[in-house]
Amino acid sequence: MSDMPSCQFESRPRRIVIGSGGVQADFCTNCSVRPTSVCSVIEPSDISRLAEVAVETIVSPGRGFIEEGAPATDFFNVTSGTVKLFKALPDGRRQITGFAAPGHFLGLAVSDSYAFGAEAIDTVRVCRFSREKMGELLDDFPKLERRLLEEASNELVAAQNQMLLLGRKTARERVASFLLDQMQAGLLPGQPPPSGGRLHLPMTRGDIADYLGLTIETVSRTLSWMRGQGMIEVGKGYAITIVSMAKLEVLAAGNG
Amino acid sequence: MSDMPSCQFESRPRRIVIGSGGVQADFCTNCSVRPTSVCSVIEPSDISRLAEVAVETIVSPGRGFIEEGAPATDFFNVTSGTVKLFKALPDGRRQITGFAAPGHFLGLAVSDSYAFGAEAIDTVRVCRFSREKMGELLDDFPKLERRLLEEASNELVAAQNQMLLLGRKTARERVASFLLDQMQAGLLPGQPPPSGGRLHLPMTRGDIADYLGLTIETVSRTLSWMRGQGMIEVGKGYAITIVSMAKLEVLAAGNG
DNA sequence: CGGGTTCTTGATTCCCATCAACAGTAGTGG
DNA sequence: CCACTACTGTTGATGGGAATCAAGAACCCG
Repeated sequence: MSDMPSCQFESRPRRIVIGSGGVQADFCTNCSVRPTSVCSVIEPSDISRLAEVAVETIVSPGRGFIEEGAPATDFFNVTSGTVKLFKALPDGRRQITGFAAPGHFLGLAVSDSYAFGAEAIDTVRVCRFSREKMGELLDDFPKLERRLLEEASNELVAAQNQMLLLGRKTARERVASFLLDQMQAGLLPGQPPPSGGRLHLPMTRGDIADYLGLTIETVSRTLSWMRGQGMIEVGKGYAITIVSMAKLEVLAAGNG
Repeated sequence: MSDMPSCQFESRPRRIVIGSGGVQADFCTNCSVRPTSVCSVIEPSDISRLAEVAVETIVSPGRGFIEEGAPATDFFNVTSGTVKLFKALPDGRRQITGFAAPGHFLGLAVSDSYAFGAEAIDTVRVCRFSREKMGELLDDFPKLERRLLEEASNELVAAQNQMLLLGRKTARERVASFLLDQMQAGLLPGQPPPSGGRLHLPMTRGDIADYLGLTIETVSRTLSWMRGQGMIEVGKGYAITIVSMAKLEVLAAGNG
């Protein structure tokens, strides 16, 4: 967790769609996250409208692409990789408010400036929409608005769960909840089914700590303790295997 | 904080609107929170549509009217009083996720069941809409949907701030942030301007503790310490006067 | 194989929770 | 009006869980 580098895009726009001729009409049609993202509500016949305003951008690991407090110019849709979203205090303390996986929509905010920062964990691809053009889309496709409301509601529920975790759970309960959430998240997006209880967490211990309101050391100790209890196995790199989901669930539900 | 009583409404529907004849057309028109609530986006000419589906309900202090996990049948709009929203763990630990003041819309959730509980702090009046009828309104008034998205976005920002508070701030920083937020909230809703730094907090120390992820004792001690520092004055009942906003702001920004 | 980052483990500290006692405050009924 | 009770808030003493400080170990990548 070195100081965050400049928060510019490492913007390699791979595909700036040009005319309306439908040259790139398959850009969105063939997008891997379309079925699960907000874009799914746009009819195939209108998909070119979407492709016209979307710009694909690649962000390399560790690079920030949204700076907290900066003017909110764009919306984003994650198409691959994992993003961490965070807020920070002046002295450097950092709280990760969430991880955004493929399909996740970023940038919902009424304000003119971003309320949080965003940084790529691994190599991330995002679809970028200018705020202005997004507004036009919303005017033309009411379904899109409803879908965004749905998205926001789900995030709100997640945020409330996280508040309960941060305010009232012990370190063990937090880590257990986190592992179970990650397990759950791994199931959804049509990914290769995570056979057994095998998890591949893209984020570091530091990220987990900043997400759970703990320190790196406490996260590490807690994982070691869980290993000792036969709840999990800690592999090399970022691999963790859940051995006893039941034990973790007891912990996560609130038994220190 | 005794055990929560049965979460039924103490439902005294004062006004069940009957026909479409506009008998009660002024019900919503004259509503005191209409200018600041989601209802403001409905044109005066369509206001009867709103009045038809709204049922006013009074909830007495300490009474719960949304039970976490119960089937989500209704939406609510707070018209007077203050509501606490919370989530709980099986063993009773409780996290208040927010306080809802007049104008606040409650019940946003995609799920079929409420993700949080709600309880009246003082005497509360709410407008109740059935989920079903709300859906019809959304279909007919796209503006309403956009307004709800706005509302949800704002709540999301507040939730992220609260996560930072709960995960990374010290007790003193939390209480300072809370007092400043309450000050801010008191300014908005066309209320009588809170002259000087005088606050009238409707919630108990226990509620504040459950909101800030602290204990009653720590909240009390911290307020006493702030009094000793000349930051605030603690009056009888629920009155607190902010003497030095500047000192509180330094604290809230992150200097333990 | 180095050099740097990340992770683990141990020793110690400290902030806040817990336990406990008491003081206000409010509501009730004699 | 004044006990009487119940609740809420304040303050003190003590303890514990996680942070901090510190040192290696493991891992990654060129």
